[in-house]
Amino acid sequence: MADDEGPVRSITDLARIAGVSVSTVSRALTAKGALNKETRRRIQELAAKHGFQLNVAAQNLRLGRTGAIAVLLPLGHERGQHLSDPFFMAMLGFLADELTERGYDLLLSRVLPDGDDWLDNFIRTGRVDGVIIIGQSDQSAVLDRTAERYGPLVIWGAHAAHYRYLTVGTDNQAGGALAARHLLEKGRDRLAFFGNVAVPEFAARYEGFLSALPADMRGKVDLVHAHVTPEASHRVAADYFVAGHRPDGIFAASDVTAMSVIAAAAEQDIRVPDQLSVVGFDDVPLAQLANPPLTTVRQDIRQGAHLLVDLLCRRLAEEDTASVQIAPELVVRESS
Amino acid sequence: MADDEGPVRSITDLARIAGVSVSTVSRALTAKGALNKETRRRIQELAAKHGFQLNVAAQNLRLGRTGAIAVLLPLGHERGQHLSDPFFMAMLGFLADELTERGYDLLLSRVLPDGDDWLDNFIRTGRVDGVIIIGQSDQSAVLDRTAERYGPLVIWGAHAAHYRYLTVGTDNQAGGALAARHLLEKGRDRLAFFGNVAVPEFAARYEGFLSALPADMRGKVDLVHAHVTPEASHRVAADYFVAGHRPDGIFAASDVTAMSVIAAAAEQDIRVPDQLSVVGFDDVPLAQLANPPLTTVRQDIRQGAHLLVDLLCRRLAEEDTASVQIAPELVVRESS
DNA sequence: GCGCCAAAAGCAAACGATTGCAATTTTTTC
DNA sequence: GAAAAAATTGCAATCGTTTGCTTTTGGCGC
Repeated sequence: MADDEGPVRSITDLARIAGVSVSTVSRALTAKGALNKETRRRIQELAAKHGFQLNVAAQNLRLGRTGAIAVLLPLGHERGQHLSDPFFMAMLGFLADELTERGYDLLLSRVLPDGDDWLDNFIRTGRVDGVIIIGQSDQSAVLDRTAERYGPLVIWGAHAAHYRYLTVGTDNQAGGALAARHLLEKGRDRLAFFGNVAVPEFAARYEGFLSALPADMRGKVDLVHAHVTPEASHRVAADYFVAGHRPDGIFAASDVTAMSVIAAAAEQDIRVPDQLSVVGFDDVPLAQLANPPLTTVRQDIRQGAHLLVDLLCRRLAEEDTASVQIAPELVVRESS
Repeated sequence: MADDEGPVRSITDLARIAGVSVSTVSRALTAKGALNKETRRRIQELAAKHGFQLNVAAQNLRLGRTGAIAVLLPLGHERGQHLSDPFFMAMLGFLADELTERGYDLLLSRVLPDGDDWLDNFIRTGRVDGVIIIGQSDQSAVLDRTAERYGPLVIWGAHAAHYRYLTVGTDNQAGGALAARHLLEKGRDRLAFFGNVAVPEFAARYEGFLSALPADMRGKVDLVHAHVTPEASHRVAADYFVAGHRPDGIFAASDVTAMSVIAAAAEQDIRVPDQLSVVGFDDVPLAQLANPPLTTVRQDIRQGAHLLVDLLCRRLAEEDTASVQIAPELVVRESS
């Protein structure tokens, strides 16, 4: 063929080669608008032959959208290795899949919340069509304020009645209660909770845990402030045991913390589960490989990701939406 | 002030309010071109007051770039939970930081390589300025072909002399050798390697492992084909022990596999490290919390991420570049 | 007070697509 | 076979910026 008129970079080039106008090419390639079938086929073929694809940026500019959704990880409490948390990783993977499926790009960003307007600033850059935030950290107030004005915003995390923003999350209270009942069944009565209750999710787990306990035990639960990084939580757990505490049942706010507790316990020759039952939260993939394999409260991350994206798309379509809680499930293994 | 002439969406709006032309506003906000200091200050102030930020999409369109870098995770071998691998997570986190710092967005995508042109197709969409691929999987040929024509492409993974693409990666052979020497020092002589040697990185680890062994041991190393997901590798390890194999030293291709091995060993009452030394690879954050804490070959992920981004930027600036190998480091804990 | 020059600001054409409307061609109808 | 209706395609404005070039402004020397 004598079509070789240089590289095909734009719809204009293709139009020239095909001998039609740019509008025709546009319509042929986007499958929108009325167009002769034969013409459409011909142009699509030509495009394929020259390996031409529409420039997404230009398309988005024209359509007044970006085609991307931001996934933000606010590192409010823990500036450290938040992102290495296996839970986030799994969530991110599923989100990537869900978003890709719906034709959105996933823009990843960790943010160190400073001041009150990190979120507004981010949104104002207009780089994305919507925002998913994983974990509200200590930024509840900021989220509330932004959600007032900005629709396409969904948060993974604990829900509370007074929040004005949309959340998807595990029913942390129910999860905590599951853990409590399990430990009670195992005959444990000297209990401790490991976690940072400044994080709303963890606070809810703690609350649910307490609420499922008989009244006379509630007051006697040790509340140990453990951070989420492996290093930090291990240190806290080690100190705790060294100080002579010997609970027989521990509920940890996350699997990572639970594994830290088990590691620290092992160092003091406290046998799990003989002398101490440990229950985690999350059921990260590695939980089953822990030694002993971890009893934990499972969060359905895949479904969580699905719901987050689904809700966000509803928001983008300006449909009605409501926060969702996912029922957790107790996975009994050998650490309890 | 009587500036309130509706919302400020574009440079045009701001120009109207400021009583100047759009070019002036553009120059004021991008700090390029000659402009009166006072004017620039005034316009910047006005922009701040109205919360105006340049539309990045339009800017990028005009500048012929996208401002985004893709991070691709090809799931060639293991269609399963690749993304939940803690190693990827950590890498991704550091990449996010490095790219953000240089003003790039990070576009995340997992790809299931099908056929030969998934990468070309992706690049042709023109959504990004450059591509970072984490793990070459079994796509070495595809990468080679694409790298011929497409510059801004950097791969995390094993390097081989005949690759035409640019890699950053741990010196896997050296890492394997470290593991071998360590096991020898511990007096182990019935050795096994757990990993999928179809993955080039793992093959290199295995090779390095063998090469550091005395000639008479080399032939006797069990090569066990273990997948990377926790479930799969645990199953393989369990079968292996149940079948009666009793090595006294195991080198696992990843920490996840190592933890699976330890878990499976525990089920058969094989004591680690008394009867069996286990060495992993990666040093993921959870490795220190394993029970017993994992001896492993550490990859410097942060530096890896830094180098990947650095090399990519060099490529974008059309500077000279060469593949880099990072020296691994043995971290001795209690599993060996 | 005039001309010259540099500095400052504006004009208008891109970047690569979409789309309402108009123009053209084809089909239908009588 | 002509007019009306329907189908197909083209024209040109538009999305929000950037930037080469031109125009305006104001300061300066003489």
